[in-house]
Amino acid sequence: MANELNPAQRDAVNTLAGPMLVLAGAGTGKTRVVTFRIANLIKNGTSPARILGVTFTNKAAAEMQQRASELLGKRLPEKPEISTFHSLCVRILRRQITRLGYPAQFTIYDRGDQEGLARAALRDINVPGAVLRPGDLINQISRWKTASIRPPQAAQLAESDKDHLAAMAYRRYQQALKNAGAVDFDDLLLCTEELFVGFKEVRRDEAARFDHLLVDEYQDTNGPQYQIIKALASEHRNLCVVGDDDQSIYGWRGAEVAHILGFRRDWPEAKIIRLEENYRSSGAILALANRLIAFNSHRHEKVLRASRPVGPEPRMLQFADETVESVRVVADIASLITGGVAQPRDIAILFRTNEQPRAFEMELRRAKLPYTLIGGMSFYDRKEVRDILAYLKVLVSPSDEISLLRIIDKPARGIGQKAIKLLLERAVSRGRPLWEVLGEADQIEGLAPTAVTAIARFRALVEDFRGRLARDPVVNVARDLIERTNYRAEIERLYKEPNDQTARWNTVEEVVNAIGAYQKRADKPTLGGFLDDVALAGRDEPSDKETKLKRNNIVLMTLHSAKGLEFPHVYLVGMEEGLLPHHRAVASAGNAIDEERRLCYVGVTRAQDRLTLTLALSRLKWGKSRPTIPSRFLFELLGKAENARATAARSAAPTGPAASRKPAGRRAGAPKPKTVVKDRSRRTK
DNA sequence: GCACTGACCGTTTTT
DNA sequence: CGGTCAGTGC
Repeated sequence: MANELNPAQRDAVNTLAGPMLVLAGAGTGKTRVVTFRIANLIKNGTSPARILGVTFTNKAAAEMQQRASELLGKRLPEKPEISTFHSLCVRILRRQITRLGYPAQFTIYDRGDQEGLARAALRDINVPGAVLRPGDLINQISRWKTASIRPPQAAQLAESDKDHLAAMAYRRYQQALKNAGAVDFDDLLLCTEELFVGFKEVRRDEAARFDHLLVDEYQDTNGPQYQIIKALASEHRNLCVVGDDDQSIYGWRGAEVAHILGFRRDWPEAKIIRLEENYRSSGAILALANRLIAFNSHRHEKVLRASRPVGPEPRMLQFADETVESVRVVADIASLITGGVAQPRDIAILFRTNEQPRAFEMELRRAKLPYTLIGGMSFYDRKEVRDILAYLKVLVSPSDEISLLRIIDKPARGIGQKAIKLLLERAVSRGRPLWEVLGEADQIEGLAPTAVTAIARFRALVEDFRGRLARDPVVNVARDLIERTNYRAEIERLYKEPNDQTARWNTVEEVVNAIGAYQKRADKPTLGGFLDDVALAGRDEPSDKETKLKRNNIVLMTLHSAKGLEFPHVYLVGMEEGLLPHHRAVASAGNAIDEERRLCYVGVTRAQDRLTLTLALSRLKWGKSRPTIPSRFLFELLGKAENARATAARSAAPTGPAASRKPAGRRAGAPKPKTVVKDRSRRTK
């Protein structure tokens, strides 16, 4: 990237007051603008503590924080507050949530915890024929919450039986959350919005803490986030939002492109600055990207200009099936690396769905190439980690019923299913928290004396360790707790393989290490603080966050995770109808395809030097091989709208006999682009 | 309390 | 095909 700021960038950096929208296309130096602007504000006399920067991911926040302090040197006594929406909201809620009837010590429930709640909420109301699965319910509730909809309104809006059922379950789910003194991820935002709406003084106080608000990736704001931004900035009006409507890919999570498209309506005096000079990609890649995104109709018109020379022609490769696809892509990568053209870290394989990387992982392992798979099963999704965290959560908050149920008989301690059932029945019938019912175990009819003692012992254990929290460092408490519960024996009992055992136990130690690291870095470490960090950290590994980024590995990730990153060599794989665009988007009405197109655009614009798009002519699904249809986006990238439309028409009726009978890749009327290289290997059955 | 078995079912993306 | 879950038999 050029050393100097270009005129548009300079304008954005130097406009210090009032609302401003920076429309920053892909690769136009957006992060640079934001950090230079923060530095400039401070140089011009704004106290760092009066600046709030908001991002969507922890990674973006960390990067912004680091770049800003590099610019300013290390001499600042204070830092600007740069955090994700969710951590910002946690901080506000810790101060204010008691007004909404939650304890200040509320727990944050993640997806796994939500499953338990959803299951309970659906118990006895799920009628056969209108089945709602826990996962569906969680998604539906999330959709409601990201649109600021609470149960009463959800019930009003419901049209189908399924919606009514979901609305009813939503009410129960929310009640259970409140009883447990917990909030889920969407509540973090929605409760903050509700506080701002319901309590003027809260809004005033929180807004008064800052004079400048900067928001990154504004195109991805959902309803509550949008309201929170407005609430925080309406007084000082020093709001700088940065984003690119062409990269809005979180519609399914409630993000509204309308927010960025209508910025002028909300802030009439807003200054709008366009960054259109792309420093990242070669001209050839950019030409493809510009052609593709032009197929979307509702957007801020802008055309990226390449500041780099044209570069190698992007390739489109088709292969017989997904195995050949992975073999060939990996072979290509191997030749890049052995040829000294690229290092592993210069290369990314991008895909639409999480089932796709499997084949590539296998090939990369076979080729002995180092790789990192981003996403997938997170460290914090592992069973042992969830167990340990559940113990810690119960220490902090005994009302956390989901965690309590998770650990009450783990490791086995003589409290069986029958005992749990009786306890739960009493809790429900008397409307009392489960934890308190544990203290009345001796009064429960039908409960075996052995179970009564076991429950008493379990209760004493938790009480004992909760007491220790006040006296001892968090990490010591955790370590002793793991020892006292004999969790290691549980692992050895559960897993027979010595390798398994060590791996699992290492994971447990990793949790303890994470607590240790937290204790070192936090000013005033508490167990609750650690649990907040964990909940907000999302999918990051705890200890080796740094090393992971520095590791010289090929990166595999979804298109969604790839936003904001760049690589010299990008392989965008699985360019097929049904995958990209995903069949769910094809089937749904409205503008779902536009979002898929933006997703493709994000993928293409990650590439700096060389872009390779691949597809498989047949793909294994549920053990059966099925022919595929090339993605319409391949044609659009080349500016062949006619063929794109033909493809779209075909894939709109993919179940039709004509569509499934035709062998893929040989159809008349869909001439192959020049760049397509045919794969010569035989199709496997 | 636990290991094993067979039926079922199906997949977007994630802070 | 592979993961999950309820049911069965020790």
